[in-house]
Amino acid sequence: MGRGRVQLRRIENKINRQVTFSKRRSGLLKKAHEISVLCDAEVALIVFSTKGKLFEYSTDSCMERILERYERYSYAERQLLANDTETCGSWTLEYAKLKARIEVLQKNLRHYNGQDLDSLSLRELQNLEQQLDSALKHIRSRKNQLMYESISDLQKKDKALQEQNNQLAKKVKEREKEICEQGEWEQQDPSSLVPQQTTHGTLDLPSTNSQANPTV
Amino acid sequence: MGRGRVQLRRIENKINRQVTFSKRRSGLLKKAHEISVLCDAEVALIVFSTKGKLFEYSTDSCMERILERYERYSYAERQLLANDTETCGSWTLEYAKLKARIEVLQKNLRHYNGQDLDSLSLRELQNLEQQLDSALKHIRSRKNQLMYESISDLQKKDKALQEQNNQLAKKVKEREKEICEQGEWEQQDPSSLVPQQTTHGTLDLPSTNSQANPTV
DNA sequence: AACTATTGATAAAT
DNA sequence: TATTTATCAATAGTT
Repeated sequence: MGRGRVQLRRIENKINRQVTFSKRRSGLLKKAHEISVLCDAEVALIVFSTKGKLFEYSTDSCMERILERYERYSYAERQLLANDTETCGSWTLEYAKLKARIEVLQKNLRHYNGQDLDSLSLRELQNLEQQLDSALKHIRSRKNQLMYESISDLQKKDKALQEQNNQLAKKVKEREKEICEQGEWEQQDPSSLVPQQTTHGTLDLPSTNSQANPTV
Repeated sequence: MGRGRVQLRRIENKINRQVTFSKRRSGLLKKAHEISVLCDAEVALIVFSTKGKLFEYSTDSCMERILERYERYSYAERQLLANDTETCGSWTLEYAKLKARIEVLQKNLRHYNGQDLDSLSLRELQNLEQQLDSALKHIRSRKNQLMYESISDLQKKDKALQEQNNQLAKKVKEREKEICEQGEWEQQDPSSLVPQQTTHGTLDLPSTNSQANPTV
């Protein structure tokens, strides 16, 4: 664009460089905004001039959120700390960075908690609302899943216990029968006069369900 | 660019949006690189597509350094700590503490975002749900407040403009009347034949609504 | 900052 | 997705 092609190399003339920077910078910011709106993308653009002046653009003016998303995305490169070779000087820098980070995180958390909302614009509030809404859906879905699993487990346990119960009942019946038959054989013997109960159906088994005295 | 002008609004057709995103993305990255080289600037560009895919550019492929510079630029002003008295050893401790703190905060944030829920118990999920629910109520309440305020402001503005409008209409009518009367006085004078319009009702005020070409 | 000739970017078609 | 083409947009050099 413009008159004549441009070599892709640093513009040596200082004035020209500054003018071109100003023009292209506004073009770049514009295009960043356009793709953000047209294509529903989330864009963060940071430009430092040679002199160190900062220019930035971010979708919905929410730079920190985007940078955090980026950090999460590329957490593989998370810097493992504590190179012993590092000097004290760089530590103060690191420390400041972390402090700043914590402030940002805490602010975000407060927002997620519905606090400190006065500083937010309508648009930011809407974004927050959508995020929380979606988060709530996830949470409720996970909760339901856990509850279903829990119910399913309990049902299995219940079934197993009933099975056990039946088997024990069966065994008891058999035992009863045996005792009855023995009693017929020894009917003439007075010493065998033992008090007897007729028992029908299931028995209370202390080990399973029965609770002799359901007090309290 | 391309055939026909483009409205600056989200492209609703999904295919078109994706194609445009792909094209504009490469254009944007290219321009970011160009300004970086031509003007000796430091550029960081992060783009997340609708689907959450990441694209990035950074001068000298050194994203972290630029983001750090950014963080410093926007936050480091206030925490110029530099306690020369403190030893290196205590720094490492402080550093580790802060790191741990950040991890906790980030984990919380992820939970508030509905992510990483697998590690939570049913009870924790329920707490989270209640918190988010309450937060959402606050947020919606604040949003409503803002919207009501906005509506109220607009209504006031509207009223003022109508008032203004009426007064102007009145003035115009008076002016018309004057001209009519003048016309009667000077009926014999041929030079007084001025084209006249009858104007009724409201007037378009350039300072309010009209926007000639809302193109990109 | 404003202008304009020219190249560059890209929307639509293929 | 890649290529082509017709248009509009950005901007380099100039004033």
